[in-house]
Amino acid sequence: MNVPLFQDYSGRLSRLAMEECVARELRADARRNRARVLAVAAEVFAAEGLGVPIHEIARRAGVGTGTVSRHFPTKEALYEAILLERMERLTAEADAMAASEEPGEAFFRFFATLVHEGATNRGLAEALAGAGYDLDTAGVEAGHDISGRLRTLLAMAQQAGSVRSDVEYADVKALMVGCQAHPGGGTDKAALDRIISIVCSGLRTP
Amino acid sequence: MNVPLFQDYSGRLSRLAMEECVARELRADARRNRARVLAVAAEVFAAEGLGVPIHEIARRAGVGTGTVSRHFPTKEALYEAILLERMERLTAEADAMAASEEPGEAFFRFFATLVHEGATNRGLAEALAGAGYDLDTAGVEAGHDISGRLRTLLAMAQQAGSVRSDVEYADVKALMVGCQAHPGGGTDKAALDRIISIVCSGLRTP
DNA sequence: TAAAATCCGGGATGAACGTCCCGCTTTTCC
DNA sequence: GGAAAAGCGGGACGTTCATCCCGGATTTTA
Repeated sequence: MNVPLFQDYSGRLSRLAMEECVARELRADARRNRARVLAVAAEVFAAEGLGVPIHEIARRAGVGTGTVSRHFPTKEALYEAILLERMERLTAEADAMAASEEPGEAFFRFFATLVHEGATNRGLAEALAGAGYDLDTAGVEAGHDISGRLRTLLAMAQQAGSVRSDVEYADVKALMVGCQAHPGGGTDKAALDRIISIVCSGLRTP
Repeated sequence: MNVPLFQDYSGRLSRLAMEECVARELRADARRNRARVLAVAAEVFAAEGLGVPIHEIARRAGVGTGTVSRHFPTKEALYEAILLERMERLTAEADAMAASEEPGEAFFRFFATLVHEGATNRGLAEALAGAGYDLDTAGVEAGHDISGRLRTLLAMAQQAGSVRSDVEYADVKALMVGCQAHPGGGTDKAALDRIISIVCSGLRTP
């Protein structure tokens, strides 16, 4: 699993969901360790990207590498477990926006939310940008379909005439990655908002 | 590291330039091999990205790995040698555009050129995306300062009122990376042009 | 053409990681 | 309280690479 990080995603998340159910029956110390690993990994991946070795995560969590790989048989599985929680929150936000706002506004706001999310989370940005991980399939099985929400919001915004009708989902995704690639994205909020405004104004119907 | 030949550490590309000068005095077979490696590497990196192992490049070039690492002591050095040629061409194009077109048009055209370049060259796109290589410092010593040309064109376009005055160079670079990240960038030219038009319209003064 | 300079091939080396395994410890359950 | 079950630590192993090295081949030189 060295070079092609997160390449094959078919059916992975459903397995994860299964693992989540079984987690209830873990021994007390195991449950504690699992939670600690998850927390540390989320923090480390967000701050330093997916390149951080498992050994390092284990070290910072104060456990052995075996403990990590027992709970998460693969580095990929570990990151999926982290993403799952995050995606759940984001899809919920998308649904709230879709229900309560004008379609165009909902789309632009969700877009901005996703950009901010990735800009302050290096691991997520890498996952989204990476030639491996695919937002489009991840989380679908678990019911947290960010890609689907974004597609829906885009279609609604186009229907309402707020977004250029020739824009496609892939365009939006690429632009999202670009915004997240902004240097100092996590620290320079003004720059991030500026680039978002540039892109959104480009997406708007003239 | 091959110490005796590449001792000048004043800058990566000046070291390269030195190597280029010395290349004239190489033995005939060495010169031939060097050229073949360079050509194969350019092709392979463009098609498959920078992740391709040196061994693989040596194999496809029909030489041993030692031959590659003797001519290019580092993988980075190899890719710099490739970039150098490409950057030379791009800066020339930039200068031509700057001289013959209206500032706004020159900027947008050069931007589009860079995006197309990266979209059809996976290695270049990866390099630009910041996976270990920095457009902003690369080539400056050798006189092929793409970053500088882009900055200049941006400033001129803003001066002429064609581009939003609050846009910064970093924004442009990030947007460029995003456009290049478009799936099927190399194959779907229509999609590429569409995303470029979106971004450019966002950059334009309202 | 033969010695000398130069270069070649590709195996050796070493570092970085992900994953697996097993002897020992902690928890659980009766 | 004690035995069985579950989990732990961290070293071992297998891979993947970039880079180095050296015996031998090739080119240059005189």
